[in-house]
Amino acid sequence: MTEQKIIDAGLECFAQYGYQNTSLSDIADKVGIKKPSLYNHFSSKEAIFLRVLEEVAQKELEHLKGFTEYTQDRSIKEQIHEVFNLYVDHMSYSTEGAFFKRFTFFPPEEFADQILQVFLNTEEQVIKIIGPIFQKGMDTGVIRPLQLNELTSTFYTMIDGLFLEENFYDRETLVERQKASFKIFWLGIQAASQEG
Amino acid sequence: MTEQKIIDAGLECFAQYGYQNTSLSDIADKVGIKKPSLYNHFSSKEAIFLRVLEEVAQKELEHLKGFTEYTQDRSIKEQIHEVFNLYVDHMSYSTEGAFFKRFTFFPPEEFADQILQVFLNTEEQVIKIIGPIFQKGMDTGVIRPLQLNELTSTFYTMIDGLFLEENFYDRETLVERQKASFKIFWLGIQAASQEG
DNA sequence: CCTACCGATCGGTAGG
DNA sequence: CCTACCGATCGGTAGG
Repeated sequence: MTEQKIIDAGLECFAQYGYQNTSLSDIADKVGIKKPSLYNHFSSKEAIFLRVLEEVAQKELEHLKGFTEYTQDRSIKEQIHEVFNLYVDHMSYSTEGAFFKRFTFFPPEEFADQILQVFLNTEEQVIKIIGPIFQKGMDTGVIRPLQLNELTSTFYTMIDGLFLEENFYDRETLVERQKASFKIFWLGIQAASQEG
Repeated sequence: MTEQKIIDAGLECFAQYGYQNTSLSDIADKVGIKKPSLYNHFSSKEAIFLRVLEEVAQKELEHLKGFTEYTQDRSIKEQIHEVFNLYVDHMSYSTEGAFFKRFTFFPPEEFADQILQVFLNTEEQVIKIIGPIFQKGMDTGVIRPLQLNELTSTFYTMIDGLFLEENFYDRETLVERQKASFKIFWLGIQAASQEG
């Protein structure tokens, strides 16, 4: 279906070039039609962008919900590490991640409200997944007593930092940084009695 | 001097709107001249951008060098905390920080090489400042034995994450996140014998 | 430093 | 879904 092709092409162009830097001709070329034909499916460039944003938001939430399946029957540390790695990898190496990164960090003014909402929904979803794991860790004495939002916000800040750095470093360096961050994060939150 | 006014106006516009989204008319308006008059001082839009980039890079390095003065005669933890706060605050609340953030994270293709170079120089400078402090911390047994680049890269990743998040949260929330990140970072790197 | 203007490209429309 | 075209805006130039 052409409409879906336009959304897919828009996602790739917007993720790679940004909003202003993507022309309707770019999208049309990728779909294999002429620019004016886009208007049979969408009323404006803004409308295309908003549909892409909508799809990305929905896909992200679904993708995140899938994380819970991976983290059964593992130690607290392994569960946290798994969510950490899954999320960083997804954000670093998928087109949706690139789109999400670009537009949550530098939203065009006219879409700022909708984009902020998507960001906050996503963070809420991540905290819904990771929060209970941290809480259980504290309850069982594996994690030192800290405020839950200290744990979740630091967790999130490290992820934000890592997928920013994806813009500069080669994959090997990134993997090293990812390992180092998680290592020090875990050393910081583990209960003193667990050291060894 | 008009040339300096153009550089200053360019800095503000590029930082706020990005490269493509800043027109030469925007810059000229801010300076108080007409667009063609810009060409008495610069040969192209690219030339203006590159001069702005050059200035920002130079200012950043000078600013970072000033950090060393703040960190005399303090404990290792206080020194690290001070550099952390100074750097995050500077990147979050200055125009140079906004410029630096935007263009190191999403460089226009035609400037990618120069921008990457500026980023790497800056990181090198930060590591030059913070590296010896970490090393001394390990040597004196205040910081647990870790690889130096594990310390510096995690330190840098947290800073990257925080000044990304500046785009979403109000100042109060940011200050809380900044505190939480440093707290857990320090817990992660301090020697076990220092716990209390 | 200005007015006047250029070719190119943009988002979008007319009309079929 | 196309060709042909619009008004606006862009970076940049001519000429004074």
